Amino acid sequence: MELTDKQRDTLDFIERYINIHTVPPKIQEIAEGIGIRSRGVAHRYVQALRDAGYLAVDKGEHRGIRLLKSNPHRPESVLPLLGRIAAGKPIEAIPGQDDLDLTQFFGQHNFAVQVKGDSMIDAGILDGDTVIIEFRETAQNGDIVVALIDESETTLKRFQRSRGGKLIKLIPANADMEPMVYEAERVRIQGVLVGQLRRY
Amino acid sequence: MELTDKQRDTLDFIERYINIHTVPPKIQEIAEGIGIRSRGVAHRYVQALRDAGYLAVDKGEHRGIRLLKSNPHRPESVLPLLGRIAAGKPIEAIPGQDDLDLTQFFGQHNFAVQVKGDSMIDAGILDGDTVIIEFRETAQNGDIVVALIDESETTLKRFQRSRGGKLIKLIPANADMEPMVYEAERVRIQGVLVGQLRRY
DNA sequence: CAACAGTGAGAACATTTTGAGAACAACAGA
DNA sequence: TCTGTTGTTCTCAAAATGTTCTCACTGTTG
Repeated sequence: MELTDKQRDTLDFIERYINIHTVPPKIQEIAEGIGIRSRGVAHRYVQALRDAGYLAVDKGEHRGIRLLKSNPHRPESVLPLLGRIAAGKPIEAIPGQDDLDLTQFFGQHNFAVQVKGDSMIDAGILDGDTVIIEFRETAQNGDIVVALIDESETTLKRFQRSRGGKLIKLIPANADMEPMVYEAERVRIQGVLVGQLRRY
Repeated sequence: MELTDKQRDTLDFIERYINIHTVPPKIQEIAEGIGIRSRGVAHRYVQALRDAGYLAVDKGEHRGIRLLKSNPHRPESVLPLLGRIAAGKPIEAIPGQDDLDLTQFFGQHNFAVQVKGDSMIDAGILDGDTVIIEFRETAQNGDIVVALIDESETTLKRFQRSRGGKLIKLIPANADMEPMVYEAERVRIQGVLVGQLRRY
């Protein structure tokens, strides 16, 4: 059986919703998503898609829709990477790198933290930026880390070990601030900076 | 069994709480964390998560919750946003903002460009950073734009209109560089900066 | 014109999901 | 031990959601 226009809209919306939220939408959300007000009508389209074999529906259950046939393509986490831009030059194509893939930011062990303050300003990390941190207990010299000091204070600084590992220096990237030095026991690494982003 | 919305909220909260505090939350804290007043209800969600295999509960014990597996419903384009980090303070939770959603970066009209050079260094845009640009022909004063000059040179600068729109000033964010002024006809806006990211 | 497919609104009802709070048991610390 | 806190179980109720239904409007087709 062929799908009508609205049935196709409905299927498209459900696929998109699941791509974004990973959980299926509610009937009400489907109705809004395809631009109608009636839950009953949205439900009718879901029924039609079930009869046509695109969906399975757990009767009565909330969000009880499962996709049977799904488009495997997912361009959601890929941006076209046009090239390099420099002052006074046209955009220069980067050979062999057409897309920007951000999935590496979304690993199991990553989380995001919003930065407050200017202590890393010389490293290009401004107040309000969001940094992506990978959970790790250890760090290399020079890494920018989230460090927990005395189990009470958390800070984002560059990491430096000295005196054969006995001392840990946490270095801000701000000419107005001084590095802080602690005994290694007082500092616990919570994660290492792997990415940074900012919205305008 | 599939999780309900609130059960997922509860699991998210517990994960976040443990990430921040390193110990599991109390039932009362869970209730507050997911926005309800009843301990009994919070407990019901914990039970459901235990039955679904996400948690183990040491019966009767205080803070006796252990995470078994992590929330499967974490969308790929969403990162847990733990909170705000500042020098010398514990991570501070941001109320009502639990996840970092990057889908806005992936709109139809957006593209990414890698930055070369230091002309925007005072705005925290470093050599090698990737910026997200929204295709647009027009810009507001103060926007950071990708501008095409004389149909031949492309540059990333702060945008400023003057002389009633006759002149366009492109201002670098670098104390060592001078603003450039052009007649409006020579400058074509290609897009406006909406995001920025960096990988380490 | 009549029949029909496609669409939309919304009422009515059943079921699921959610919330409050009482009551009691188990725990932790003074 | 005593006391306040925390975990657990329970009932009652409300809200949200899924489901079914009727009515109405539009355009197409014969």
